Amino acid sequence: MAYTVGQVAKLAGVTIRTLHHYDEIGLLSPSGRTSAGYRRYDDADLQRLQLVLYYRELGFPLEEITAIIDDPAADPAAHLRRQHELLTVRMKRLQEMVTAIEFAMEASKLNIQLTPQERFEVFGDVDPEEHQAEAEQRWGDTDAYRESNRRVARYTKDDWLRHRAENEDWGRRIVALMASGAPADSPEAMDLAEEHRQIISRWFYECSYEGHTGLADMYLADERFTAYYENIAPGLAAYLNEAIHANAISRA
Amino acid sequence: MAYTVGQVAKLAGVTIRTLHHYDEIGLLSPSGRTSAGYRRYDDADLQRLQLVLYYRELGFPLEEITAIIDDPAADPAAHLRRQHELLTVRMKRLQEMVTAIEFAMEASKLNIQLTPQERFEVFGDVDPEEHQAEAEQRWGDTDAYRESNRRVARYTKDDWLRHRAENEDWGRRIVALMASGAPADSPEAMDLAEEHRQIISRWFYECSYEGHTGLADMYLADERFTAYYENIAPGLAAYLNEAIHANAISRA
DNA sequence: GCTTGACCCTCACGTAGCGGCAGGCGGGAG
DNA sequence: CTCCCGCCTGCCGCTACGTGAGGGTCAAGC
Repeated sequence: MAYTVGQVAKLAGVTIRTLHHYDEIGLLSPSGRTSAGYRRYDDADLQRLQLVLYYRELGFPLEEITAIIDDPAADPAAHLRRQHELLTVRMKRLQEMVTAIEFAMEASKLNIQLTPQERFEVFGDVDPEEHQAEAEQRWGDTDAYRESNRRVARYTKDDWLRHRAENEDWGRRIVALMASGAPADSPEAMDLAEEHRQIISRWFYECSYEGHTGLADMYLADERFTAYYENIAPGLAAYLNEAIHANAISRA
Repeated sequence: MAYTVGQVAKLAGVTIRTLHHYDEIGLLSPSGRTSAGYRRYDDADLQRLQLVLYYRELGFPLEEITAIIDDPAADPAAHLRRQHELLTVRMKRLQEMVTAIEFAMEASKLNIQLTPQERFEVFGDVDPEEHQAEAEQRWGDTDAYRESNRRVARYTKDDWLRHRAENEDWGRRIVALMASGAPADSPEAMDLAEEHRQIISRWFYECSYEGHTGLADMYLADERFTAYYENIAPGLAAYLNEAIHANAISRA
């Protein structure tokens, strides 16, 4: 079977210009031409094109692809292994970036302003292993995440204002309670912890008691979130953490 | 504090040329110049640079970064969501390619020749959901995979020849047994299934009984592997599948 | 046989995000 | 005063094509 450029382009999902380019640089020259100078591609050309596109998708520069394909002594298994490694590295990098973005999104819900430094830390010397563990511990429940993002995407400015008002009201009440000297495991504190859980459930994602305690622990473990609550009132981060745990235990 | 281009370049880990370029396109112009025309960057410039690099790392084109940073009304959350989606898509794509490569690696162990079509299928209209489920069912045990790859990477040509000889010997014996009319759940068939499991364990990765039955099912479910065994002897794929299951049950 | 429209050809310049030079000035140390 | 390092402004080069311009070709319909 013989194909014209246009046919090949459609088959392979590339533009004609791309095929011209590959011909120009000698990466993929059609096996023949018609008398009028039209390019004619045969099945072998198609196979080669598929290989080319495969390597291209893996991020190889075209020149290198030429070398790989044209080298008859090349070990295909070695290429596969190499590709696999490359992909793994890229996946890891992407995963880190996704984590960074999710962190930024979560932080923005609490109106925490990330400093450029913080935004930037994903590029720093952060140990990927540690980062991974941290991420899993923090946003392990990806379903909740997606759910949250779905909801948030539909919020209007008004919704945000109402959420903020609600949040601030809750904040004033828990600060007052803490100031009154009521212990963190008092019924009143637990009620406010429960309210906190329901605010999250209503606005972001279905928050279980277990997930709630995980969140509470993060408020203490991560200084950014600690700072957020400590900024409202000193001692609030620990107070809230304890109240959430007490609430989770008593309702379980 | 004021910094020269060179200092900023070292601090931020970019080249001087990059800073010149950002100045040229108006993405990041230093807040001042010395009388001699030297660029002078201050702390605010550094902050802006970090933001720029952050968005750049996330894959935004420079022009868009300019718009994002310079537009005070822009919704950063919307950008984050968008970028999160983009990254997710890219991750999915990479994951599919990893799966395809792992498939190719597994196939090459059995000396199955993949056609370019098959190599190419990752670009096709394969339903990602289905693909994902298939991949999980197939190579769920990633540890086994890594282990296998580690070992295989050290094999010499001699190792491969010995493995092949061993494999072919086993093949001849199971074909003979099947031809003799012995049922697939006979002790002899189960012994050969067990031997099959041990060959895998010895050469590739620690193969549990459970993993072995999973593999056996794949031999029937995936036509490429089915074809491999059917090519040795008609009916062998089903016969081996049954023998492996019988063996797993009896040894459990 | 002729037109029409879809297809093909070859230049050839434009794009992003810089890399890397040339040719020339500035600035602090010895 | 010299030396060398750092800075400056062009400006051309690179990859992997996109996007025309200007013109030939092919199959179908009239």
